[in-house]
Amino acid sequence: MVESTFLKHIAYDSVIFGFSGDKLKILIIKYHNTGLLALPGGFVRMDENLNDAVRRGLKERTGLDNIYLEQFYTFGDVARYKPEIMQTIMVANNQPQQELSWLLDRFISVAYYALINYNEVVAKPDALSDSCDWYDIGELPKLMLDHAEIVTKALQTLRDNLERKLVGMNLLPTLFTMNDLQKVYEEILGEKLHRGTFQRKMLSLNVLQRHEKQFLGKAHKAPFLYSFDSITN
Amino acid sequence: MVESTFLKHIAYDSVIFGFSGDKLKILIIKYHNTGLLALPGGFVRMDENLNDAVRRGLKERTGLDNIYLEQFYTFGDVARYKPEIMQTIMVANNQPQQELSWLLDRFISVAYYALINYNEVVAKPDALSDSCDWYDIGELPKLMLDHAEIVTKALQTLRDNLERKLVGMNLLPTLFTMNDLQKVYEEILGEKLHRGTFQRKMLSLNVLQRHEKQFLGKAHKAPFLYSFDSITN
DNA sequence: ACTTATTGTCGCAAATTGAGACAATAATAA
DNA sequence: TTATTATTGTCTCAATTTGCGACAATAAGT
Repeated sequence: MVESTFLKHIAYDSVIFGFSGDKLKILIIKYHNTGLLALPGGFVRMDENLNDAVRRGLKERTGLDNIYLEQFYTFGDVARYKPEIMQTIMVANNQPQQELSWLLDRFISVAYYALINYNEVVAKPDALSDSCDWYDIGELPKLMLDHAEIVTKALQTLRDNLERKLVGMNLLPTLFTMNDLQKVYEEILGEKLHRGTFQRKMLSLNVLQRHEKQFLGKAHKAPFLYSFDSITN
Repeated sequence: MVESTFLKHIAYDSVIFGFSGDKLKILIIKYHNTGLLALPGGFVRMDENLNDAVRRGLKERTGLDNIYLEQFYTFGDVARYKPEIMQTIMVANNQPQQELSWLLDRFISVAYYALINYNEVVAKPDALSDSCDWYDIGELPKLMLDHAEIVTKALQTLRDNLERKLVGMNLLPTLFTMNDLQKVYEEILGEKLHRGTFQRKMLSLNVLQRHEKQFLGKAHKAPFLYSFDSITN
């Protein structure tokens, strides 16, 4: 039997959030010839930190290097163990099964969420999958295994951390308007916020740098642009 | 080679909080003949849910069944991998090494914290350790591996969750005074709170049931007793 | 009966939040 | 050139929450 270069029984899954067209989205991959949809994930090399493994995977999938990343839960139920699904994926990809039998074992998955600037990303599928696309958080297709549950918990954690960690701006480009920021908050919280109150609150935090107004091409007063000047994490 | 009944590479560690004598404490075990101090931990059986494995360990260590338990982080750095330490423990316990060689592999540890009622517990050491004792959170001895870091992160998470999850009462007996509760909050937050404000806040949450006063034997007005009537988790 | 320590609660000032209002202004239409 | 429109930045005022001291009530000790 060939020993794998990865830690047995341990995987990670990542919920990669982006924001575009006023909607919160996540990246979903589709495995070759199976129709199976899943969160981007991977395995940990024998000599690699867990967090580094996740960043490596993120880099491969998005091309980005310095991503806001947070570990939020480790899923370890026996019910996750569905070897026939892994079998299906391997067969559809003509993988040599005897060498990859460790993939059919039970796995525990450490789940992370990432916040990225949608515009900087061109999502790339991995070797086993033929697409890597954005889906609206409100219109997700049926996902493999317990991945729907993982997304729910990611969103829940993101919500809880929204004010506490000033996480919102990681979803926006360097320059953004107050209205852009408010829409991110509203999407994550799932509720409308009062404009005046929101602006006052954000400005009172002293983490926004105000820049000169930009020509916006809209028939109304042009908004200020802001950037975020604080520590990322 | 004998296959183990546990998942390779995966362990858990638990930070078990108790409250006594106005101090926040945690349980620490000591391995036979080595002087090594560590958090109570264990492994996950092949056919066992991760969470169940932790509850099983908690039951063995404290005798308690329905414990407030929360997973807070999974530690996966390569730097945790110190096989010589495991080797030391096994030698000191005369363990058959060839059968337990999987213990010398790299481990990723899922960390949990538990909140228990100190008075209900008589802590029991496990097979490899000869003591299981309470230590003040402020006066911890040197712990094995990265266990000090695990404790720090547990306390940090507990603090963050204190108001959000109404977690304080899990450290107290069924009946407690408002002052007892305040002292728990002060210990966890590490700061003094104003008595009137604290009382007003707690009462406004509508989760405390007020009971008849109890003879207290102190030379002053007797306080009410309260119990907590809400969902545990 | 008087003292002591602590309790339950109140009152008031300060701070924060919610919600509407209004002048300013960039583009467009007249 | 001038009016119109939509949206912005900011302000005000009321409602709510918080911080902090004060006061009467009271269980035990003197």
